[in-house]
Order: sequence, then structure tokens, then C-alpha cells
Amino acid sequence: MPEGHTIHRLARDHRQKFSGQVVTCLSPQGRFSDGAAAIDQRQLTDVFAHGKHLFYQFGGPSVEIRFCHVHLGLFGRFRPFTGRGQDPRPTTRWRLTTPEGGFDLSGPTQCRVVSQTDVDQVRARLGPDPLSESDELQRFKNKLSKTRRSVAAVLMDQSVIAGVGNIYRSELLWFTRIDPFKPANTLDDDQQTLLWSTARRWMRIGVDTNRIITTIPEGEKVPSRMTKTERVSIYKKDVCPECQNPVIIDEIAQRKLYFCEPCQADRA
DNA sequence: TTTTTATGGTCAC
DNA sequence: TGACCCTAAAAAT
Repeated sequence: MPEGHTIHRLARDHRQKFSGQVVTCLSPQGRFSDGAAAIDQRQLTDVFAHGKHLFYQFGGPSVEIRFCHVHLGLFGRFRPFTGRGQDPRPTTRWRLTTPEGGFDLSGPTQCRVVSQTDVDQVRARLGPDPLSESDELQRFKNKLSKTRRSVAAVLMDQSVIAGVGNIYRSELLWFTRIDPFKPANTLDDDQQTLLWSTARRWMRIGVDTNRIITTIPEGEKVPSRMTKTERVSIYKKDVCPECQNPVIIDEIAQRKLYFCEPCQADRA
């Protein structure tokens, strides 16, 4: 489920539900036993996200601040529960419980207890996040102008733009009518700006709805009911909604890119 | 029932 | 570029 919007939504939900509370932590699977013990019975003081990375901050009186760093990867998943919850499935890496409820985490690429320094190091490697409150358009432009790699490859590079994943990538390139193979440093100012502002707009919708929706015109309200096919324009589609030509599937940066050749023919 | 696929990322060569 | 890690649901058989 995870592109950046999912992670930011999780941060918001978990912060609202659990921060301020003293939590019980376990690792039913066993692979996170030491980490869980290190944060067990501590107070959760904050939860925040940067790109696809999630950070849980633990304080408590007169103890060193610790963080749990979570990255869901492709398979990671949170399952919330109320009350005491069911017996965890055996793959549950981390169970966090408060008196009202908690969550089970399974399948993450990363789930480790780390220091403030570690958090800073992870974040230093990440590029600007379209979901950060401050608008980092200029940083994004600088990153783009420094590489000759294709724009399709670069949009998946978390050090260039943190949080965009494979669906948003295809959708962004189609919406902006940019040729996916165009070198990133040949984009003009309008293209750079449109990519960034569209990512910001879509991903904020993504956090609010907990879904990837890229078909709402700017300024319009998101309908309460939308089918899967209505939510995106090009990803996993057979034909281009603009010109009806067949959608091309190609692998760029190890992931399937969906695009329309005639509509995105703006070669450098 | 088995195989494939998925919104991700790292490391070695 | 390929090998590998992680898990679960959908698709194929």
C-alpha cells in the first residue's frame, strides 16, 4: 500500500491515537524482540514521516530519546485493532498496544530502534518531500538539473523526491505530458514546477482520502465514491484516456512504467 | 493448489 | 544488471 501519502497518513493517525501514551511493545515474530524491549513501557511522544520513512519518537522522564524507524517496503503492512486485539499472526514483527488499542506491523523492510543521529542520517539522504509543509520546489529543481538520467528513473529516486512511488510516477509523467525518457536536466522551468506542484496537490489528496487519486481537476472536490478505474488515468490502463492509443508498458528503474507514446512525445 | 504479482529498497558485481 | 529481503492476496492451473 505504501507511497508517501500512505506513510504520512499513518503518521497522522498513529500520532493522534497513540502519542502521549505509555505503550506496550512486543515482537510476536521474535525478529524485533530487542527493539521492542527497548521501547516497551515508554511514552510515545511523536510520530512523523519523511517520504516513505516513518519515525516513532519515545521519551519518558529522564531517559534518552529513542526512535523506532519503520520502512514498509513493498510488503509491509499495519493492522490496527481496538482493545486487546486478536492473537497476532506469527509474522507480526511489532505489536504496539495502549489501553484503547494498537497495531500489528508485519513485513517491513525496516523496523529498528535508533538514535536521533541515526534519524538525522536517514533524513539527510532523502530529497525534498512534496508532503512537507514548507514548499521545497527550489530544492527539487536543483536536484533535477544535476542529473542526465531519465526523468522516469529520477522520479523513483528518493534522494531527488521523497515519497513518490510507481503509481504517482506514471500518473505525473502522463499528466504533465512529459516523455519519460527525457533526461531530467533538460526539463524546462514550467515542467519542473508542474511536476512538483502536481505531486504536492495529489499527495495531499492522498493523505486525506488514504488513496491515490490523480483525476480530480485542481480546485474541485473529491467525490465520496470513486471506483478504482476512476481514480487514475494511465497506471494499469489499456488505452490512453486522451487519445485512445494503447498504453505502453516499459520497465524503468526496475518497475513498470505505463505511458502513452503519442501524448508524451516531447523528446529533448 | 501453485504461481504470480505488488504502491520498495539494498548490495555486490 | 541481477540477487536478494520481506508478506499476502489475486490470478492461474
